[in-house]
Amino acid sequence: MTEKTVRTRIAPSPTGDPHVGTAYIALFNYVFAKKHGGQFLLRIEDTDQTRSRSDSELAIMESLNWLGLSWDEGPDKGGPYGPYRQSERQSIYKEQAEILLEKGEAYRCFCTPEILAADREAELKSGSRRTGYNRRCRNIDAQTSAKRAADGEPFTIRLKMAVDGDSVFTDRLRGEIRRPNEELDDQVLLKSDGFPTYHLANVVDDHLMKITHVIRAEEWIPSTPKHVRLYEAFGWEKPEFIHMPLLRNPDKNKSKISKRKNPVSLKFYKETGILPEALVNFLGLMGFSFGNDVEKFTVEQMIEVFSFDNVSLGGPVFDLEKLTWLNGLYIRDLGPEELLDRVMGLYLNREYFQKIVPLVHERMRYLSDFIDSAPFFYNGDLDYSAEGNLMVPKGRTQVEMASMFEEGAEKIDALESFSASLVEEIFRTISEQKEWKIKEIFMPVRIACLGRKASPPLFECIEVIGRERIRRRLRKAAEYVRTMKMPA
RNA sequence: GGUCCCGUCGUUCAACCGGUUAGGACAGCGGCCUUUCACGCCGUAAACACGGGUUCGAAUCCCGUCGGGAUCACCA
Repeated sequence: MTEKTVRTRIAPSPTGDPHVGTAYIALFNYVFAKKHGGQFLLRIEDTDQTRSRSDSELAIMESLNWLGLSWDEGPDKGGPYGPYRQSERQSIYKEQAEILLEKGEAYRCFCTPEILAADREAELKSGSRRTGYNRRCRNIDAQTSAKRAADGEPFTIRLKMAVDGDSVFTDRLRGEIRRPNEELDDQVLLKSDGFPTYHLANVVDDHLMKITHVIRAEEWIPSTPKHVRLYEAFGWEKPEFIHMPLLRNPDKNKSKISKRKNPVSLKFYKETGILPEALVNFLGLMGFSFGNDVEKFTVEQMIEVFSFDNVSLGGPVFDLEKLTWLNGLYIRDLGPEELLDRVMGLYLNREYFQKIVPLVHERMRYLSDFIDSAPFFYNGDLDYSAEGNLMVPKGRTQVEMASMFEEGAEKIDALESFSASLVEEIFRTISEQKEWKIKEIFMPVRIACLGRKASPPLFECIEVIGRERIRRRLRKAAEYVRTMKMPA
C-alpha cells in the first residue's frame, strides 16, 4: 500500500492586513506537512474582485516568511500545479463548472440580486426557518437555460444539493458531523462576473493541487457538506478534513478574534517588538499541547512531537500577556550581538531614523534630545498615568472621548492608505461633525498616540509610527479614558 | 431564531482507553535575591457549568439542562 504524500495548504485571501489567524492555521498546516515529509503550499484566494488588494498579498507572504513558515509551492515560487493565484485560474473553474452543468449536477440561475433579496425578505416575513435560496431556477430545462445564456442574460451557476436526508462527513478532531440537507441551499459556484466562489475554487484547487489534508478554521464546518457534495459531484476523492478551533478575544464571551478587541495584524506584533520565534511558539500553544507541560519549543521540536491527538477544541483566548512573557524568554536567550542586531533591525536603524530626524531637528538643543524627546517612536503601548487626564478636556465626558477615540480608530482602519494628511482629515471631520473645537480633539489624540503634550507635529508623528501601533494606542486610550478616575 | 461545534483555575495546556490530595505555565498575591527595577528563586490562592443516569467507583461513558461560539451571501 502506497501512502500518498501529505500535502497541505494555507489559502488566505488578500483583503487586508496579514492576520494572526492566518499564521495560526498556517503553522498547523506547515507542521503537519513537515511531520509527514510532505509539502506545504501557499495559494492566494483572490476571487473577490471588490475586496482583493494587491499589496495585501505581498504583506501576507512577508509575514509568513517572517515567521519562518515557508511554503514549497506558491505564487512567487511556482510549482507543478500552478498557477497558485486563483485569479489566474479563472478558465479552470469555468471549465469545471461547465462539466458539472453537463453532468446535471449544477444549473444556471438567472435570478438577479434584486429578486434574491426580495425572496429572502419575503421568506423572513413569512416566518420560515429556511434562509437559503429557494431554487426557483433549478428546474429550468436545459434547452431554455442554454438559450437564455446564449441570449446574453447574466447568470450564476449553482450546485444541486440533495433535498432530503443528511449530509455526513468526518472531521479528524470531532468525528462524524451530520447536517440535515434541508439546511443546505444550492450554493453559487460561479458568480455572474465569471469568477468562482470560495466553494468551487477551493474544491477544484485542492483536488488539482493534490491536497490530502484540509486543515482550516472551525468556521468552515457549516459549509463543509457543500464541499463534500462538490467532491462527489465531480467524482473526486475527498481530502481529510481537520477544523482547528478559532482564536478568541480576551473578552467575557470569548468571541472570535477581531481587530476591534485585539491586535490582529501580524504587522502589529512585528512592529511592537515581538520575536517571530516567540509568536510562532505562542501560536503553537493555542489548542495544542506539546506534552510534559513543556511550553517553550521551536517549530522544529513541534514537528517532532506533533499529532492531532494532542489538539484540544475549546476556543483558545489569545492572551497578549502570556505572549509577552514568552517573548521575554526568547529575548533573554539571545546573545548580545544577536540582540543588538534584532533591536537595530526593528527601529534603531538609519532608515527609520531618517523619518524621525526632520520631525525632531528644530526642537533639539542637545544631540541627546533625539532619543529623549520622542520615545513614542519606539514604544508599543504607552503609559497614560502622567498625562492621561488631558485626554478629557473641560466640558467633555470620559465616555464621549472614549467613543471619539474609537471612531478615529475605526476610520483609520478603513483608510486605503495611511498618511499624515489622511489621518488629520479624519479628526478634522470628526471635530466638524461633533461641532467640537479642534483643540478638544487634537490634544487628546496627541496624548493617546504620543503619550505627552509636547511633541513634534502630531500627524507627521502618527504617520511615522504607523497604522498598527496608532490604531492600538487609540483603542487603549479609549479603554483608559473610560475607566480612569478624574481628579476632582 | 434554525443548524452545527465546544464546555477543567481569570487565561492557556495536562490528568492514557473510569480509581489522582485534579498538575504545569501566564496573570494575581506573599516572600527571597538585589542600591532600584527587571530577571531568577520559593511559596500561596484559584477550576472539573449544572442535573440525572451507568458503575463498587465518573472530570473521564450516556442523556438532559444551561452557557458560550460559529454559521445561515454572486465574502472568503
